Order: sequence, then structure tokens, then C-alpha cells
Amino acid sequence: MPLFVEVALPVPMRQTFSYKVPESLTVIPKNGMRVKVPFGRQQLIGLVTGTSDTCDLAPHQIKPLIELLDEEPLLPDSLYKLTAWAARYYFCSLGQMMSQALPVALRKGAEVLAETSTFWRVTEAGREASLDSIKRAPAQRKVLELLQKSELSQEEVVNLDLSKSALKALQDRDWITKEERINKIDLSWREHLELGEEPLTLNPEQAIAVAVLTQQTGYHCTLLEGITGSGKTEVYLALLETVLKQGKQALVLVPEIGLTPQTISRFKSRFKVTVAVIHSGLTDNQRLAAWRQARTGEAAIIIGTRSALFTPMAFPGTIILDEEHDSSFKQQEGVGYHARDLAVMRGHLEKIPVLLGTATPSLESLQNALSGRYKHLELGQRAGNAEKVRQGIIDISNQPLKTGISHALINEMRIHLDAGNQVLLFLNRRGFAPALLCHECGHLHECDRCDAFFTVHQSLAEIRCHHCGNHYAIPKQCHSCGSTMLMGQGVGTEQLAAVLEKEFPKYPVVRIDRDTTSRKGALEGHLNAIHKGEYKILVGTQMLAKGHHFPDVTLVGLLDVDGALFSADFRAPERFGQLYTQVSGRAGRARKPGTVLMQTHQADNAILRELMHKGYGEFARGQLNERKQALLPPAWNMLLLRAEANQAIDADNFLSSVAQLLPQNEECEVIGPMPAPMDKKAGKYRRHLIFQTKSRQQLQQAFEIALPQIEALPLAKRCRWSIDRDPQDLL
DNA sequence: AGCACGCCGACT
DNA sequence: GTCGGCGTGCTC
Repeated sequence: MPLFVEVALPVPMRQTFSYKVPESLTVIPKNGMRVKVPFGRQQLIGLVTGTSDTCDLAPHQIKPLIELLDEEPLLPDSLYKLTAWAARYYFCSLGQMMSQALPVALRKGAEVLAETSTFWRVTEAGREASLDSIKRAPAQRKVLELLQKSELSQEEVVNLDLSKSALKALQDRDWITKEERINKIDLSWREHLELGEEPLTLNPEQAIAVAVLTQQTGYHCTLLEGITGSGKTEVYLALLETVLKQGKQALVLVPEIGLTPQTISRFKSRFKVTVAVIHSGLTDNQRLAAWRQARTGEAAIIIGTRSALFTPMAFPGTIILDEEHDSSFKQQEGVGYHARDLAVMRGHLEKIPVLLGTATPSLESLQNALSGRYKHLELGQRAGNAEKVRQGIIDISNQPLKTGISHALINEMRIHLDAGNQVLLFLNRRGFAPALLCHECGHLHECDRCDAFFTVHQSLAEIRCHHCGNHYAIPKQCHSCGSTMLMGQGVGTEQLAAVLEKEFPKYPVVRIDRDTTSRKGALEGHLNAIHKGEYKILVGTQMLAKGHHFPDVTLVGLLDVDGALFSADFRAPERFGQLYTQVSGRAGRARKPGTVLMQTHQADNAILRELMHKGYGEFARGQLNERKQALLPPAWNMLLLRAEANQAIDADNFLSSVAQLLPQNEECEVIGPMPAPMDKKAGKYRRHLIFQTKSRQQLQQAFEIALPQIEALPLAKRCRWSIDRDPQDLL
């Protein structure tokens, strides 16, 4: 028995804590077991990360641990290594990362018991009891009659609609009793896989992809680039079939919005196996049950969103990550880990293949595919014969706009609406950092020191470059044509919906954005109403683009392409390209030809033209080149330090001191401190510092050295600050 | 992150 | 007179 244990606790301090092992302990503590320990005035649950017989601390500083909660490590070795790696990579505490990897119930100390089920059966007295004696209580009579024949599981009791009060009454009488029984783990799927339906016939491209994927053994990462409607899911299903037949499990990760009943049923109806679904709607105990099914191997398929990445598997077979470009795979709050990147790392550690699927690859994955780190498979044919969409650009330079809509678009809308179809309008208003745009000539004000656009800061009355910090007062006139019609602010969905209701009183308008869908189930409600045709005009943000099919929408309008394309965020063009491609693939399926129209002041913009005429693939390759030129991710590695303080000067001074602790040379660059694009929020001032390096190792090494010094800065206490490695957006 | 201690403002 | 605001310090 070791004398001391090292424990990782869910606190932001990047260290572990030592505790004495009490003599009363019978189980030997091992890495990955949970312990309850005293910590200050509270009690916390942490994970053992080491054991030893010596300790550097003075004896009076060490407390004994309270309790060992597990008899065996909670996480398999591969996942333990994954979380340890992630903690180092994301510069967070081991304890926070490990606690992140566990279901909430386990963080709170729940036991990892085997699953039990409730059964009802008669007692001796109940067997002897005569049914006639309770004929005046028909509900009880029915229960007793059934149970005298055979025992029933809780599930059967619910299905038979037996009365709860009748059960209770009979139980009180001691005629029936209920029993908790440990479920036996059913692993029969590993021996004999039953299909629920015949697989569809694969087209040649799909068949080739499946052949390549099923030949792989050990770790491999493959990018499956398949245009909308090319049948990626069928490829996933074929791969799953092979994996399951080998008796191995599959982890399927989908974006937050993609976990719909339709997606799940696609997997459930193909294979007659247990599918564990892990989504945000589950209670803590339901999540634990799903986690357990995965860990025992009972669940052959595990489907979930970002956090499901950490679900252990008894027989790991493969990881499939659908819509790999989706930004919901990156956690935004707390430890900002990226499930896609960690999935690849997990594949490495588990020695299993990883499949990333999408119609519009992220530049990160595209770079890896082009460089040969990932295998690259493409599906170009459409499975059906959907009509190709009509694409068009509406030049709105110097055009009168009605709350952001041009006459040309209104006319087009009327045509589609009068033909009985639906119209979808996107307002890509994310963030608060529009470029300064001349409404007359379309000129965008560009930094004279960078290849980037200025961002308007209304509160500071200045324009600022977020790549170098260069700034000026907001100009009164356009630098190109002298016009005073400069636009920095856009229109909101609410305003837009109101105007459309007036313009098209006959056609009901629905607005889909964070505000209207925050209530649980609200999005589903709206979507159903749209499918039933209750609404004709759909106004929304990105939410509407992802994974939803609207067969009666024949016109899609993108209203503020400029705001999307020229935002302060370097990923904005990439995201726009993805959004545009997704909606184009969606407009007017089902025999109705679709039209996609973009409103822009930059009608001859090269990026837009490339996207329209050559498609996402070419566009993305062009963007990747631009990122290389600009030393931006994924070409370079980025770490963002955010600081927030009551006095702007505190945040500034802190980040300035940090900047001095970081190396600066041809391969390491420090940018800032500078105001965050939304620089004042809730009375706090927010500042950013960006650290960029050419290689991943450089960033890792340099920041590992700097971090203890940063934490030791006296200024660090005067503000709230956080580290975001591989930031998704700079807003 | 919590939690306690500690020192200044508007309230019964 | 107190209740409570959040700055600062500590946690094996």
C-alpha cells in the first residue's frame, strides 16, 4: 500500500495535490480511480494521478484522503492518456480536463454500478390470494392476475398500462413485491450481427470509399469529402457494418444541431444493436447509463455530440465525426477543447481508424488531407438527380435598401411566393465587428499595414485593425469616392421580419435565431410548422442552414454577404463558403429547381466569383493559400489570451507583461494587446493578446515556459484571464 | 473555481 | 446600529 497519492482536482490551478493514504484503506489506489478529499473548507472529488511512498511537503501540510470511490480505474488507459495530453495541449489543469471527460453523475460521486432493472412478482401470499377477493378493485385484480401467471419487468408494466396505485396497494398488502436485478451484459451482437434492413446499393464512388476504409487497420485518419446528397451516411453505415461484424464498437460524433431523431433512426433501423445516444437533453443518470453501456460493450454504436468523445469503449473499433467543419465541435466555455482534434488523437491512442466526413472541409482538415497526413476520399456524384441550383449576385452598391433588402430580391421573392413556394433569407449577423463599408462605391476600408479590413468600434468611435492594432478615428468620408454614406452597422433579424410582414402581408413570416429558439423544443416546433407550410417566409441565422431540409424552399437569399466575408474574424470567409455551399445544396431539392441569391456591394469580388463558379473545393484551396501568406491557422499555430478587467489599463498592462515573456522572432509572433472586437461588455474591458508560432512544438514549448511566469505576475490577479488554444473566432 | 475574511455604503 | 457589496487570499 503506497503512503501518498497525487490527486488531480477540478480546480483551475495547474497542479496536483498530495494526500496521505489512510491505513483503513483496503483497495490499493491506482491511477484513474476517484477519491474524495478535503480541500480548504470543502470536499472535492478528484482522480488519482500517481502514488508514492515519499512526499516533499511537510507532514502537517498533508491531509489524509477521505474515501476511495472506485475499485478499478474509471477510464481505460487510452482515455486517461488522452485527457492528460489534452490538459497539456490546452494549458488547463489536469483535474479540469479529467472532470470534463467524465459524466456529471460520476463527477458528483455516483457509483459505477452495473445496471439494474426492476421486476414485479407475486409473494407466497399473493400466489394463494384469490382474485375474487378483490373483484371490486379491478385495476388491482388485473395486476394480480397477470403476475400470478408470470413476473413482469418494469418496462412491461409500463407498456401494459397497469395502474401505479394498484401496484402500490398490492405491494402494501404484501401480495406482490418488486426486485432490483443486475442486468446481464448482452454482447450477443459481437457474435452475430443482425441487420434491420438491407443496405442500399452503393454507387461506384461510395463502393471505392468503403473498400478503402474497410481495408484499414490500426490508426488512420481519412477525410471523406462528399457534396450534399452524395450519400456520406451510406458510407458510414457500410463502414459500421464491417466494424460491428468484427465485434468492435463505433463512436459517431455529430454537431449539436445534427443530433435529430432522423439521424439516430438511420443508425438504429440499419443494425439491430443497442445504440447509446448521448445528447444534452439527458438527465445526469441517463447519461451515466449510456456511458456505462458503452464501457461494458453492450452498446455497439455510441452517437453523441462533442462531449461524447470521452465515452469509453470496451471494444474500440472506429470513430466517425460527421460535419467535421462544424464549429460546435470546439468547446467555447471553460476548457476550449476541439473534439475533432481530440478524436484524431484518440484514434492514435486506441489504434483505431478515424473518419472525418463533410461536404465542406475545414481548412485544418483540408491541409492535413493535401499534405498526406490524412487519406482523402471524395464523393462527387449526387445520389439522386437533383436539379442544379441557379446562382446569382445582386449588386446593392448605391441601391436603395429596405432594411437590408434590395428591390431585386423583393421582386424575386414575390415570384417564388406567388408560385406557392417558400423563401429563406439568411442574415449572417454574428458578432459585432462589421467592416467599414461605403454604401455608394462598396469600398472597404483596409489597414495600410496589413492585408486585412478595419473593424468599426462604435463605442470608441474608431476603426481598428485586429491584426496589428493600427487604429484611426472613424472617417467621415469614403477614402475611395468621398461619399459620406459609410455603413458599419447591420440589420437584425427582428427588424427584418417586421418589415417583411408589412411587405408581404399575405405570407406568414417566421424568425429562427437564438432569441426565438432558446425555449426547449421551440426549434422543432418551428421546423414542423415550416414543413407543414404554415410559414412562407423564413428569416434566420446560421441555425437554419445546418442539416435542415426544406423541400418547398425554392429561393434562398443571403442578405449581408459583405458582413460575413469581411469580418474581423479570419475564419469568416471560410465559414461563409461553408454556409453558402450548404444552402446551395439544399435549395429546392425534390424536383423544384432552386435559386440562391447573394446581396453584396462587391459584385465582382474574386472570392465570391470563385465560390460560385468553381465551388467550395477551389475556394477552400485559395483560402488556405491566403492563410499561409498571412501566417494564420492552420498554416501557423495560434493561441489567444483573453483578459477582462474593470479598468482597461489593468487588462492592457497584464497582457503587455505577458507579451514580454513570450519569444518573438521569425517563427514566433506576438500581436497585441488590443481591444477585443466587442471591447466593452457588462462594464468590463476586454483585451486580447495573440501568440502565433510556425510549428506546434514551438508554441507548446514557449508557452509551457512562459505560463508559470504569467501566473506569477502580480497583475494576473487584477483581471480575469483565459487561454484559448486554436481559437475558433476572435470575437 | 469556491469559500471565508474583511472593510465601506444604504437600509430596518 | 446591521446587511451585504466584492477585493484578496488560500486551498495538499
